[in-house]
Amino acid sequence: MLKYQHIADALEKYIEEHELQQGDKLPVLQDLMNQFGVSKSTVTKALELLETKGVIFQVRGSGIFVRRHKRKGYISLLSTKGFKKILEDFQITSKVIELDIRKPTTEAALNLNVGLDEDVYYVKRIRYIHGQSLCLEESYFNKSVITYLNNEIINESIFHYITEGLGLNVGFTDMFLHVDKLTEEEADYLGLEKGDPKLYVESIFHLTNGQPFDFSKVTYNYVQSQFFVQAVL
Amino acid sequence: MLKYQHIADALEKYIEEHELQQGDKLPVLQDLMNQFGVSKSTVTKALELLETKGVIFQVRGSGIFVRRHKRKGYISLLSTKGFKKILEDFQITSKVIELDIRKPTTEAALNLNVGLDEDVYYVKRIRYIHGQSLCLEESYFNKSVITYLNNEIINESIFHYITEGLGLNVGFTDMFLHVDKLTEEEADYLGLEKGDPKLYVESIFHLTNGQPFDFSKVTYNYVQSQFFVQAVL
DNA sequence: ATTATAAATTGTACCGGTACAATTTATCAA
DNA sequence: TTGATAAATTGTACCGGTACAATTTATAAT
Repeated sequence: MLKYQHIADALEKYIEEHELQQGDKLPVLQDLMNQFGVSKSTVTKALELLETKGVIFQVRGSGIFVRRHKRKGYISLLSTKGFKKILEDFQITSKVIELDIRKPTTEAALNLNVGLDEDVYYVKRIRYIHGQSLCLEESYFNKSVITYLNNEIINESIFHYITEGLGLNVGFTDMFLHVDKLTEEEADYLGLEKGDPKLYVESIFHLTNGQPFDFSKVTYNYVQSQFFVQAVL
Repeated sequence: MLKYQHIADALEKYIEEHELQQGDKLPVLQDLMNQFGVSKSTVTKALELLETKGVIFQVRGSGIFVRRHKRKGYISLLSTKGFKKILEDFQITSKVIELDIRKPTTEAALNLNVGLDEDVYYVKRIRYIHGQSLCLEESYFNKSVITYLNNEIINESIFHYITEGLGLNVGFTDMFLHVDKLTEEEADYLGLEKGDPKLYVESIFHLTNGQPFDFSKVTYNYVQSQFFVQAVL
């Protein structure tokens, strides 16, 4: 058995058995080296594996933390090319339907890890690709992280604003996908029929330090929903 | 700019610009070290990145090869947990509807990289999860690789048979997903209504040396289609 | 020619090290 | 207490090396 594989397995097992939660700290690199009696690069390789699998995230100067979502029964995938970049490849335009500051829904509060009485930015918009309706999107931004938003910023690039304008570092994202039927309202927005297929995606975006800042729910037009997956068995 | 990042970018750019195809050989590690004037581990790191992104695959003792599918406009994802393993987590049963040796369709021949007159195994089956219909699956196996198949093997685990029984090494898999509406025939098999949503998945399974051996088309019941994606921006 | 065996090629695992960047903690000044 | 500054902590990039496993190529034997 490979050493790095063994270490990765052991750590994953440890996380499960001790029911560690998102953000819990694991032993530092040096400790892991001693504990397993291997060199730094071997531990690093094990950690890289776990990071790719989405089991942990590492913060330079701070430590190694558990990444663990609560939902069960989901097939685990990894997006290799940033969604941001993917969308940039196409010609995406968007129309903002709503933009205001409000209290989050319990669902949004839970996923953003904020209180129900805290202010968040709410954005509802339709996105178009080559003029065709691509999706209907609702986003909640943690106002204590994204301190200011306006229509212009949203129509440019929110992520560009977050990284360049606010100087924040975007890290990992958890996404939950499922296929379902369009409601009447969704169908209206997308110009389809009620009951037609949709791809529904919930995303939770985090900074590199693990802080969630954006919870979004997106309903995709099925005609546009094409994915390519590279599976590693 | 990080060295390994630069190398990865340069190689990816090279592949695109020179329109290299699936299976084309890249310079060996030693050459890349010299060419970029870096150590072995730096090149290795760049290659790991590209392998994770699905741009290349490496074969020990043989070389570094291009992995490049022809289809455009697909969003790229990576399955972190093997699909095999995922399915093992649930209680999956299956009923074989058809199993025979036949000539491949042009589509299957193309994806399996075999001639139209070569024999392939064709398997059609329904899979159930906890007794509920999960999906309708059609598979084509390259008979020159998978030399023998029968009902029993299929009902056990094909992948177990391939790795243990035949001693083959399963490598990477390309998968193409999209959302669509069920045809009447599919709806019948899955016990749903015509026009209901479906998740349609085409997969091409390869050995570690890049040889494709299984082309399969799967229509998933939308009620069961839940995915979790870890995005890295 | 065919087949077995040996040698060369080529990627992978792992070590131990240096330098450094980001974060956290300790320290000091106002 | 607050805020700035320095020091310690901790992960990341990169080097150069050894050993080895899988594959391919060369060589010898039949």
